[in-house]
Amino acid sequence: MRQKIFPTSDQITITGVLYALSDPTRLEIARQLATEGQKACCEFGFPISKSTLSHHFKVLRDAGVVYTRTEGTQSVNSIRREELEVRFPGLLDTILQAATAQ
Amino acid sequence: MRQKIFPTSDQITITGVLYALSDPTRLEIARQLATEGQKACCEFGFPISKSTLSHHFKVLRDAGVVYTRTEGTQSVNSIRREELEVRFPGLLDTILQAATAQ
DNA sequence: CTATTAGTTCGATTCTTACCGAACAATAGA
DNA sequence: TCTATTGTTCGGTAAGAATCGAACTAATAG
Repeated sequence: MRQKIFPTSDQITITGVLYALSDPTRLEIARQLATEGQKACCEFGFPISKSTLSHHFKVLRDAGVVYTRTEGTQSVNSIRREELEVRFPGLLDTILQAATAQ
Repeated sequence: MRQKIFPTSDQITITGVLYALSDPTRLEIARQLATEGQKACCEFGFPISKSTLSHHFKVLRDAGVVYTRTEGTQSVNSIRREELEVRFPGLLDTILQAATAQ
């Protein structure tokens, strides 16, 4: 497994974040991570294949929305709440609020 | 010219709005409309072809972000601020703020 | 009535994305 | 050491999106 690379705070772009969260599956991942805290990939229970789910997590990581650390045999994901808040104040909460309101 | 159809407030989806604004050109269109008020398509001065620009406006309209009305020979665009605010409170402003901060 | 202006629509091309199964890698446990 | 378990990566396919030029439409100006 190649080492994962995460963008630094200033490398996070608004268009990147919006794009990452414009997919229903990825938005739901972000929502669950934000409300339920950290979770392993396998705990989401989406009706899609492992490879597709892995792809979605990579998009979220590359956009700077999610951080993934390896813990034993599983990958624990968390949302980069503080960094996103500093970079784009209010953005994450407002989007997640909108996602919930829907 | 076929008649333009605009989504009603409840037809606007969060993923649709995020997707529409995840493109740099479209985000800039929204930003200019929000800060400078209504504008005709031709007044934006992007270095892209008419057909591409027309496409971007269609994406914004279909997502419910922009309203377009015909006035003489030109199309005047405005942002659907109030409706978006009711549907997804704070969303537009937060995104535009982030776009500007960048 | 003709020309101009402002956009839209069409057809085509190229790029990107979502998705899957199969093969691979890393860790943990028997 | 063998075997699950958990994800990643690869190769491929199918669908979608960005882009353009050309043809079209609608309104206005001359």
